[in-house]
Amino acid sequence: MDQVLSSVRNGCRLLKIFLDSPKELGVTELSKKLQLSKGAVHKLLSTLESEGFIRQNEKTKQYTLGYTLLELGTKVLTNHDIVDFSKPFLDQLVSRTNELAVLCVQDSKDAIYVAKEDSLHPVRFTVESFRRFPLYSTSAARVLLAYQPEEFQDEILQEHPLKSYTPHSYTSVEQIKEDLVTIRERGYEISSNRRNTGVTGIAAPIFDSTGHITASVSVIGPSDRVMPKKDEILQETLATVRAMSAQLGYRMS
Amino acid sequence: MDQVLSSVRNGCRLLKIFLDSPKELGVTELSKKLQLSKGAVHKLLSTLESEGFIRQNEKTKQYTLGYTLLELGTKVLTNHDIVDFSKPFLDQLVSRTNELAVLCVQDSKDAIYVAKEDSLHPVRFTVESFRRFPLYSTSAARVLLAYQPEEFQDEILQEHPLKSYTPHSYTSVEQIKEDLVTIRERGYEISSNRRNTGVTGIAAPIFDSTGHITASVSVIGPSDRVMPKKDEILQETLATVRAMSAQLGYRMS
DNA sequence: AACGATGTTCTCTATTCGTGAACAAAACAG
DNA sequence: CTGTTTTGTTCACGAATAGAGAACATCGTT
Repeated sequence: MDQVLSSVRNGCRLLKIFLDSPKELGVTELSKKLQLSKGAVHKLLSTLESEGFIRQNEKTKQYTLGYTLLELGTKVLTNHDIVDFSKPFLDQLVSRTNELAVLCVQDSKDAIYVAKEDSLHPVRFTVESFRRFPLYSTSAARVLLAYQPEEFQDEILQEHPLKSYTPHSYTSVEQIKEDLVTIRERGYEISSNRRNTGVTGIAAPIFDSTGHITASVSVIGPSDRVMPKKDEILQETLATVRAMSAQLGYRMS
Repeated sequence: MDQVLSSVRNGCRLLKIFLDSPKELGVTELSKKLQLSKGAVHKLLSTLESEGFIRQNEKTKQYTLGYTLLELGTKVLTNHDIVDFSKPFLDQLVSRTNELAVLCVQDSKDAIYVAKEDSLHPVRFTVESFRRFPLYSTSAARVLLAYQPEEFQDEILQEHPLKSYTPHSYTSVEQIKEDLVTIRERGYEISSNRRNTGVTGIAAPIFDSTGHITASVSVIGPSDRVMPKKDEILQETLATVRAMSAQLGYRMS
């Protein structure tokens, strides 16, 4: 694909470097990570700064992400109606299960939690919203992947060299693919210790009026609290996604 | 200033157009607003899309802001320690005044509310966080402006053709400049109906160890509730900013 | 005071950005 | 259903500039 504006791409990548870095970065450091000359990086930074996407610390001379990104980020949320739509459902799910409930959507080749409702438990598991993670790593994400065409599933599973998070993470592509089949058959996913040790997730899909999957809902909590109540939580989760799907116009066949 | 990468600037401006537009926009519309050819806009969009900054609705073919902006936006917040720092202070202020409390910072030539704590009142005034507004428009913003060099104040007040929000908004530059002097003399601002009719704000500055202003705190609410208690609220606000400044190492002279 | 690191500026050419027009593909109207 | 309009997409080319690389400036450190 040569239909790409190289400097714009560089600007985007520069910004994304900050996602996995300390809050401030210098020109030299950025030029190494981007493999660009210091001069080029400096021009990028001043352009981005003049538009409010980057800020320079006057004392340290180092650079940080600017407030315009905060404006744009909140706009993404307000644009995304499913977030508002899901709020009352997640609330209810939390009040009935006493565990964290999240809404997970797919964005190109990643999964993201776009809404969450924390449990009121003093000891509670929390997730990081709005950060991408692989479509095979959590139960909510795997539900999304399960309802995608097989070619896409293979593309995802081949691409990454399967990140391993815990001793119980997946080790083979075949293992995941079997699980994806199971998810479609049962209509839900329940799994422990894949992404975080001692944590169990129960997830199910939401469909729209065209029958396509739009998001997934997951209840997540410490395994020793969730496992004893797993049937009850599963029923609540399934009831929730059915209600949500119905409201989106989905008719069960 | 010709030290600017034009395509990067165009990309940034394209993204910002979405801030004041419906959630989806088409190529033609964007090309008009940017005054660029359709082809150029299309290249911009595909580049931004490949980096996750833009998403295309497959049905309508129109474009929206992408999730990467959400990631970056939340990163801005976690980077910004003053937001976390201010949380307990705002909480306390709300519990004592029963009105909305906000933290306001300056970003280049604008003001932004970067943290807020809603009042528990059933009828409550709310503000939009993370959106820019002029440094002369709200009490919290004017406090920030009041402690800036006079040249900068003039620059700000000359630049805009003073936006008018309510019948009681400022109409002349002189009027604002007088108010800025008063703010410095008194160390706080209290004003009604400038930005929103029937709303009163009480704001005061936070200083760091070098004596520079870093942010301002404001209590905002319906005038008929705030005005009768204004002395009490003012004292609470002043106590809060003094405590915050002290913790940042500021020593009162 | 000399050094080493940083951020910043400069010059120049290969690169590419943006234009404008042609194309495809929908949405719409008659 | 068919012609028409409007949309998004592709293309070729010349003018504009992005990026390299070195020199410069400005720190903090030794």
